[in-house]
Order: sequence, then C-alpha cells, then structure tokens
Amino acid sequence: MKYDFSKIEKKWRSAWEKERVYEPSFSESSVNTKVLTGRSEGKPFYNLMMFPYPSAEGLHIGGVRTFTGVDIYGRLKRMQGNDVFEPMGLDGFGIHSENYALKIGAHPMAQAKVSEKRFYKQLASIGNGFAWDEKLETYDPAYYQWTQWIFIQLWKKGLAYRKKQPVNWCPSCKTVLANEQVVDGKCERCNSVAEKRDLEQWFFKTTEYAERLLKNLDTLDWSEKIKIAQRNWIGKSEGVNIHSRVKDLDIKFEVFDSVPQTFMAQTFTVIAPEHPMIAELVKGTKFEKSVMHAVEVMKKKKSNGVYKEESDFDGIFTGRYVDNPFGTGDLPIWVASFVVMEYGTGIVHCSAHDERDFIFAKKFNIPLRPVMFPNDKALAEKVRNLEFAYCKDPEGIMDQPKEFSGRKWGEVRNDVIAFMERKGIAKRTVYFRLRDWLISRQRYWGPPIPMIFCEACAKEGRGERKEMRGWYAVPEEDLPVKLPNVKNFHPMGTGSSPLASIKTFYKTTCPNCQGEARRETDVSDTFLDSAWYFLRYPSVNTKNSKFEIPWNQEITQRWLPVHSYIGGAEHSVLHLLYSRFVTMALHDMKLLNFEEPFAKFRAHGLITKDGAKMSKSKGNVITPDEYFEKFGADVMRMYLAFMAPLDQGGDFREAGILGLERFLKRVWNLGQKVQSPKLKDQSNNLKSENLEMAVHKTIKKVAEDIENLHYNTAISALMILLNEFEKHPSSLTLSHWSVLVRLLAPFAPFMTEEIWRGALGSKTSIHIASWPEYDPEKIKDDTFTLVIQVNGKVRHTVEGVAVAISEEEVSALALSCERIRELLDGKTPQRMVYIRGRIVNIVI
RNA sequence: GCCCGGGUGGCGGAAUUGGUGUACGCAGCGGACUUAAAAUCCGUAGCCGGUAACACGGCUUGUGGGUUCGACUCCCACCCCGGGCACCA
Repeated sequence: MKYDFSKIEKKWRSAWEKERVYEPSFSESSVNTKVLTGRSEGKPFYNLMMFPYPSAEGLHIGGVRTFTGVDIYGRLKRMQGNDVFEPMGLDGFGIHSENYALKIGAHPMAQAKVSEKRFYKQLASIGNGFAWDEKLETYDPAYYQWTQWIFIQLWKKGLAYRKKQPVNWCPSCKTVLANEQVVDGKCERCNSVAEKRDLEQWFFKTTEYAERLLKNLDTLDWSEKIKIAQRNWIGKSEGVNIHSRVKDLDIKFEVFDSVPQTFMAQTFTVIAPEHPMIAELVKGTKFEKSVMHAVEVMKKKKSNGVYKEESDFDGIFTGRYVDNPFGTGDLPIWVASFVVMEYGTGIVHCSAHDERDFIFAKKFNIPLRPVMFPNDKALAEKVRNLEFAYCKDPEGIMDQPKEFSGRKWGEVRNDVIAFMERKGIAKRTVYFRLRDWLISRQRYWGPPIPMIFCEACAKEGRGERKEMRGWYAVPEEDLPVKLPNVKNFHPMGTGSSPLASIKTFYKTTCPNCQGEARRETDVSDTFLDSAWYFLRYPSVNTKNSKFEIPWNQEITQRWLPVHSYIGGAEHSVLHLLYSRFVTMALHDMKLLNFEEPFAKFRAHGLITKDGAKMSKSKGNVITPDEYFEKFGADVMRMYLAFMAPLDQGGDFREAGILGLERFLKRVWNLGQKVQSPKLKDQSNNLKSENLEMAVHKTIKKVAEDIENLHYNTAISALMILLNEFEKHPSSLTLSHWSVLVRLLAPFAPFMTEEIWRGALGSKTSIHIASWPEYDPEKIKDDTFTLVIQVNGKVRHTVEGVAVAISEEEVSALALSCERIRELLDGKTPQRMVYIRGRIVNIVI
C-alpha cells in the first residue's frame, strides 16, 4: 500500500479531535473522558510557545519550525506520562495587526477575523497537539476585559500612574513608544527616527521591581544569553549620591557617582541640557541669555541624534559653582551635551579619571587634577602632565585622599564609599537603567485603558489617589470597556487616539460624583496583552459566575508556572521582562502563589534561506503552506527538526527535504514488510541480540536528545537504527519495530499513528502510548575497538577487544600487531598510555 | 567601545566533553534495474602526494603560538561572522 499522507493526516486529525487526545485534564469531569480514551492522568506539563501576532501574510516558516519543535518536546513529555497542555492563540490586538490592516486598506476589526481564519487553518495543518478548546485571541472582549482588569489592579496598587514627561514619539506610527521599542533611536517596527515629545502618558512602575527582576534571574532555568540581556537592560549600578549645593543660591542637589574611588579628582560639574535647574542657575545673570540659547541648541541636536562620536561635545559655563564639596575648592558648573538626563540625577561631577570628562575639560580649558597614578614612573609622569585620561585601572595607585594614599584603585572602592559616608559627603545609592513601562498608545486597535477622568472631582481635590486628582478606575462590573467599531480608526498624529473624537465612546459618568466625565481614550500597549496570556490559557473555559479574577485558582496552582517556554530571543527585554513584572505584581497582590511565570525558557535560533536572511525585501520569505501540501506534515516536521539544534537556527534548502521524505518512505515500506507473518514475533531469535543493543542505545539517545532540543541528532540516531533494521530483517522483531515507531512518533505523528493503530493493532493513540524504556544492562558493550596510536597518531585498530582487558594485556596486544612492530622497528617504547576501553598510545 | 554566541568537507551539521575528526543527511561520482528517464537499490567519497591498482605517506576543525603521550575540545594573542548594550559618569 502506498502512503497517502493527505488522506491519513485528515483521518487522524479528526480522530484525535474526537478522542480529545490533546486536551489535558483541568477538572474532574474531563478526567472521566480521559479514562475512556485510555490516557492516564499524568503530572501537569505546561508546554508553551510564544503565540503569533497575525499581522502579515500568514505564518512564517521560522514560526512553524519553532511550533513543531516545541510540539516534538511536548509529545515526548506526553508519552513519558505527563498530562501535557499545549495551547495556541493569537496576539492580534495591537499596532502590528493595525498597521497591516492599514496597509491593505482593511478595518482592523474585520481583518482580525480574516487573519484568524488563515492562521488557525495553517496551525491545524502542522501536526501539533494543540489543546484547541483553550485557544484565545487578545482582541476578544472576553479576553481584554481581563487585560483591563489587570490595569485596574495595578492602578489600585499604585503601580500605574500618569505623568507628563519627554517620551519617544514615532512620527510614522503616530504614537508614543516604550524605551524598549526604540532601537538605535529608531522605532523598532517602522525604523522612523523617534522624536522626543512632552506628553502626558500612562506608566507602569517597573522600576519598583528592578531589584527583584534582577535577583530572580539567578533562580531561573533560562538560556543564558536571555538572562544576560535582561541583566544589561535592568542595568543595576551601585555607587554614591554626592551631596552638593549651588554656591550663592539655596539649591541643594545630589550627584550620582558609580566610580567614587577618585572623587578627590573632581574639578568641575556638568549638567544635562534638559535639566530644569539650569533656568534657576542662570536666572537674572549675564549668562542667562547665552546659556538658555545654547541649551536649546543642544536639546535639539540631542533629540535629532546629531551627537554620535564620543568626543563630539557641546558645552557652556553657567557662571555658577558647586560649593566646595570635597574641601578642594568650588566646582564650576557647565551645561554639557553628553550628560544623560534620564540617568542618575542628570548632573555629574567630573574628573581627570574619565575619558569623556577629560576630553571635555581639554576642549574648554577646565583644570584637571589627577589623584591616581600608574606604578610605571614614566607613565605616571604622563598622567601628571595630563597627557591622557587614566581610568579605572585596578592596579592604579591612589594618591588622594591621603587616608588611601598608596593603596590600589581596585581594592579601595568599599572603603572609599564608607569614608565618604563617614565624612557626610555622600550616601551609598543604587541606580537602575530600567525605566518605568510607558503603557499608553495613541492608537485605535488595542484595549481602551479603563480609566475615567472627572473634571469636577479634580477641581475639588477628589480622586481615587490623591496624587492623581479626578482619576477613577472603571468599576470592575462595567468591564470590558469595549472598543467601538468605528469607521475612522486612523491614527491622528495629534498626540491623542482616534477614540478622542468619538463622543459616544468617551462621554461617561463619574464613578464618584455621577457627574459628566471623560474616559481615557488611549489604548494600552500590545505587550500588556501578552504579558499575562499564559495565565489565561488553562482557565479559558472556567465560567466564573461572579466577576472575580481572570483565572481559576485551583487550576492555576496545578498548572503554573509554565514548565517549558520556547520562543524568540528578540523578546528578551520586552515580552519576557513585562511578563515577569506583571506576574510579580499579581503575586504581591496575593492573586498568584508564584512570582516567576516561566520556570524554563529556551530561545530558538533563526532560519536562513540558502544561507541568506529571509526578508520581504529580498523576496526570499518561505511560506510554509506549499511545502506542507507537497510533502506532508510529517516530512516537513522532520526536515525542520533535522536542520540543526532548535536553539541554533539553520538553513532552509529545499533539496534537503528529500532526505527526510526518503527516510519516512523507507519506514513505511519496512512497516509493510513487518506485517508479513514470517517476521512476526521472533523474539527468541538469538541473532537479534545485536539489534536489541542497537534498539536500547537508540531509546536512550533519542530521549536525551529531545530533552536537549537536539532533534537533529535524535533523527540521525533513528536513521541509523532503521539502517540496522533493513540490514537484518530476519532478526527484526515486532517489539523492535514497535520501539522505532514510538521513538519516531513525536517527529512524525501521522505516519506513526497509522502504523500503530493499523499494523500494530492498537486501539488507542500512539501519542498517549508509553515511551519505551531502555535496559541499562543491554547497552553495555563487552568489547570495543582498540585504537592504537604511535606518538599520538592513529596507526592501527583492533576490533572486538574485551573491555575487561588489563593494561598489560593491551600493551602486549598492541605490540604484537605486525603493523605496530614494523613502525617500532625494533625500538622499545618509552611509554605506553592506555585509556580504558578506547585507545592506547605508544610513545617512542 | 563593552558583553554574549559562533567559525569543522561543495552544503546543513556530528564528535561519548581531552582519546579513531567529518556521524546522519543533501549535493557529487561509479554501478544495477530500465529502450530511456524518474523512482528505487548497491557501492564510493576530506585535501595533497603516491601506485597499473592496492599498499603507504603527508596535511587538515578561522590564523599564530602554548600546555599534553594525545587538542575541534584547555590556555594566550589575533582575524572574521551573527546578536545584545552603549555618551549610564
């Protein structure tokens, strides 16, 4: 019988659905249906992959590879007796999907339905064991009412706030962007240069969790590079705040210094052009006009990204001084273009021991005073003569303060900080690079932020929070705040959302005074949708009679945190950080009993096409559909898995698919032969011993390789085993055959099911069959191939040497070989090195 | 500039973690079947030299050095590719 994949795929897809093979047991009642299908209730295993955003022309081949890759892992876990939950959904409520709709001239609400159909059809064809009953879409009001609910919880905890500040604005997307969405000063998505605009925006206080977000990383089983990326992004920096005061003015301020060892060298102070204090410094002085003008120029150049090179500085003296903070004299205050307003306090004391400070001082003729010198006398002289900036050398010898004279820079840090604290100069402080999460977007396609502003209450000083007068959360029973289906959804570019012109939407009553009030018209960032979807999946079908929380506590305690999460490294600092933040916050509200959402995370690699990156502009983007139609899901799954280890990416070459097609064809053909009576159960056949060992070795290897996501080597092992089977058909038993079919099941779910329930006669699915166990006794070799080296070069091998052989016997054996005797030419070996069971090296 | 990955045949990639470098597959070559092709099967295969053919010898894991009986693997220096961060004081 020829293998007709399209017929067989269809057949088993519907059988699996009917038998609910991939639906885990969330409740008692569903356990009963499981018993009927013969599937035992195992340990919960939440096998998660990042859900796609259906913005473009369907699922990308890279996405398919990841999804089938995750599924292979899940299928192993299921066969090993776990109750595997593998959900799928669509992250279609946001700017990606909206931009796509705009591009093709569709309404996002209508387009969502079209994309949805397209994606679900594709996703159904790749042979994954998705739990379709639990699918979700982030634009479904039944979902986003809870996204809004989470916003309200954060608001109530004081973790959501509104503030006017300079924010990143994308002129093309016509919306603000989170810091994380600005890459190289450009919009992450459309590459337009982001501008700075002063706008009032909603933020989440991610900074409040900076320390924990950082510390918890140590406890997570995640790809190391993702952890490093998060650590860098959080950017913890320990140092001191130096207490400072403007001379002749009663202005006090702090200056952050993370390298305080050389504080005595500080001879001037620089302030960021954006700093509001500048106006006070120069007010009414002869410097006012020129300084304020220079400030404007610098601000403009900065926001346009003009300053690129490290030495490209602008600066101007303010006429003011910092009042003698170290007893070494007053420090002139300069405005300097290189100072970052958003970091530390926006004001920095400068010294000869910093590259930038040094260049700046030279450029504007500001005096420098080094206080640390290299051991090398000639070099030290150069430092003294200010020939170069001598920075951060652990071996540098301190000169001042005199208490530390002679000690090494690398060893005095803590002592200097303690010294400064004792003297009252400074206080130990920590700063983070991480900023609060800018959550509001001036767009249409997203969950409306569920807040109401009441003018009347604001005027009279009322409000849910005293620092935000007039603001009230939408009462929970009124959720969802539904996104209206309106014609004009186009971004306005005015700094407010299209919803701001829809009176029927924004007009509402104040939850407090019942007077007329106005809804917030911004929507929330897409990343909020995806920051909690994994909490929703297992509880999608639990119908809460009352409006309580978005998940069932009992189910959540059983199924979370997520056991295995696999997705793209491009989300290292966006989705993965936001999810952690939201989970932590919910944990602190006692709504979750864990604070980290993903116990294990692995990043997958990227796929290239014939060695080149896939991109729309190159026109080499692979649409998976045609390949799945041509070769079938099993072949494609195997090819994508065989390309390279999952975390490494790989190169898509159509020719390579043939190898896997051939392999499965051979499996099928052998299966046809195994059915014939002469092959049936010959388990007593002595000749099958060697095959037996090969089978057990393969069981071990395949399970280990899948566990490590090294699918390529697992498949290679299966190929080798098939070769053995074909070479020794008379020794092949049904039980051997059954092992191969089961080991293959995670990769080729359809064909193996056909064989399992057909020729092998099972009544239940192979995907809930038990994973084969290997017998450690049976994989022990008692002989090996002895490799004989002379001076480290392989010269001879001897097959079938007993593992138990002693070192003396090996030496005798090796020296007795004719070939070795020739090479020795009568000489006596100086030395023999024998590595048990492997190799002997004769040194002459 | 700093921090991570990575560099192995014509190609994708293996290598028990210091012990036979190139498993498995693709492409190639030779052969069988066929009128022929496709499909399938068998064999072959790193490079250079050597031989009528074997035999055999030398070289080879980005480059150069080191440690070791033995290095793709460990150490030092450098080059290239991919990714992340970046006037963060």
